[in-house]
Amino acid sequence: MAAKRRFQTVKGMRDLLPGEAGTFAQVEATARRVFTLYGYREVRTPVVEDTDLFVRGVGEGSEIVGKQMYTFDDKKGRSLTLRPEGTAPVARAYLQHDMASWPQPVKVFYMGPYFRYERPQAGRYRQFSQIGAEVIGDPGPHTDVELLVMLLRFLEALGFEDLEVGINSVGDPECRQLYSRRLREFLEPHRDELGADSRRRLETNPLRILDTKAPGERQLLEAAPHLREVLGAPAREHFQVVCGQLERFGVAYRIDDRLVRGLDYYTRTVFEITSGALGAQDAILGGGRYDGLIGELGGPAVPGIGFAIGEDRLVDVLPDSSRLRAGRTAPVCVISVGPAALDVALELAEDLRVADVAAISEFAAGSLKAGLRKAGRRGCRWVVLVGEDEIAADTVVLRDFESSTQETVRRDEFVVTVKARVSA
RNA sequence: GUGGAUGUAGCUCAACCGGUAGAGCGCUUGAUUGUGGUUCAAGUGGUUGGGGGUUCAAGUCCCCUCAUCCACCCCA
Repeated sequence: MAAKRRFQTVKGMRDLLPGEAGTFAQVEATARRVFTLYGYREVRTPVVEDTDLFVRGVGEGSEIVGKQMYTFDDKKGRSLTLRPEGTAPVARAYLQHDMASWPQPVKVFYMGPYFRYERPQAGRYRQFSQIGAEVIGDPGPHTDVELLVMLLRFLEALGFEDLEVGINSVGDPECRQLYSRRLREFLEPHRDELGADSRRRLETNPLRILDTKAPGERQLLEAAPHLREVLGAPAREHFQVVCGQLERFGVAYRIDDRLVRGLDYYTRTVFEITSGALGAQDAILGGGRYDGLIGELGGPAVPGIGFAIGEDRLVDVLPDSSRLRAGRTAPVCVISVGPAALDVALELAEDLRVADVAAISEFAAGSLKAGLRKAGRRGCRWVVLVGEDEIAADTVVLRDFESSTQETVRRDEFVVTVKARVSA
């Protein structure tokens, strides 16, 4: 009774068909170009890592580690996890390959699939693509600024305008502890006005209450102490330099007191860019400094900063100018008329490609008419026709769909002719 | 994990108060012998997501399940 089952993508995962995949490829090419301009180099880390890397790196208290990881045991009983984010793996690679012995700071970028087991929603998938970059080994604020300028440059290159980055400082661990205590003291009297989630966070991670969406809680928080008011001198100065330099470079930013990120490793500078066009999942990118992460993973006290762009969301709101035009495959279509021409058509198409002219071959056309129709539907502008007549005369017919004209050219000259027409 | 909406041909959708499915697009072919895009015509295509129940009869009502979408949550 094996019901015929239609296979489909698993929940929260999707196919990117040619049009969309092409757009993704363009976005990625732009990222490579711009990031390389800033001296970053690409790294590729495995999709699977030791589960503990994320528990230690991202933080046990984070939601990601708490409930969203694809974790499984391999055949030897090792606990492995599909990477839910990109920074911890890069930090791991930094330590594993002793990049501390490279010229500091190390600047890398990466792109690829990430996995989080969450309920799918607009702009949220269980497998999603991120484009990220990290600078490891420089504690100074100018690095933060350069990273942000690069980010904006990249978005500009994609045609985005008027993007504003939200920025904040979550301080060093000491200021954060102090602030957590203050916030807790402030909220404690209003305990019963808080939702269940926020009440729980009051104990575990008070900072996260700041980015609540509940209107009542938001109102309550307006009178709450500000994180930046309790920043220690080093963190405060760092933040001031960052803001000052951003201004100097004309980066549109907005200080957002409520901006706290969900990953435990962030310190000092944190930022994100959101888009109103995205629905509830409106963050298209986020990042920040993580001066304690490398140490947390067992390495020396090396500072770092980085960001991750949600490529799927970015593509969702991509300006039309950067969207790949759909339809067109190759400009030239080689059509064989009748079975006798198949061998020749195969050869002609290959001759074109050798000469660096993109060509698609149409072997299966039932009739010449059908072949031409297909060529048109594929978006080809030029058609090379061969049939018995052409073979006998040692010629081919070159037709231009745009002007609806055609010419007969000698077989030994057709590559040159086609190339000239196509590039004209 | 919680809530809401939806699930009919490859795609977008239709089918009144239950009477065993239809359109457009697409795809294939044809409109005389080797010439596309327009037009016209024909053809192709669905055990109405799956399972169970109520009924003489279910795409239409009820239950379960799966999936999709949206929100909470979380974050990219």
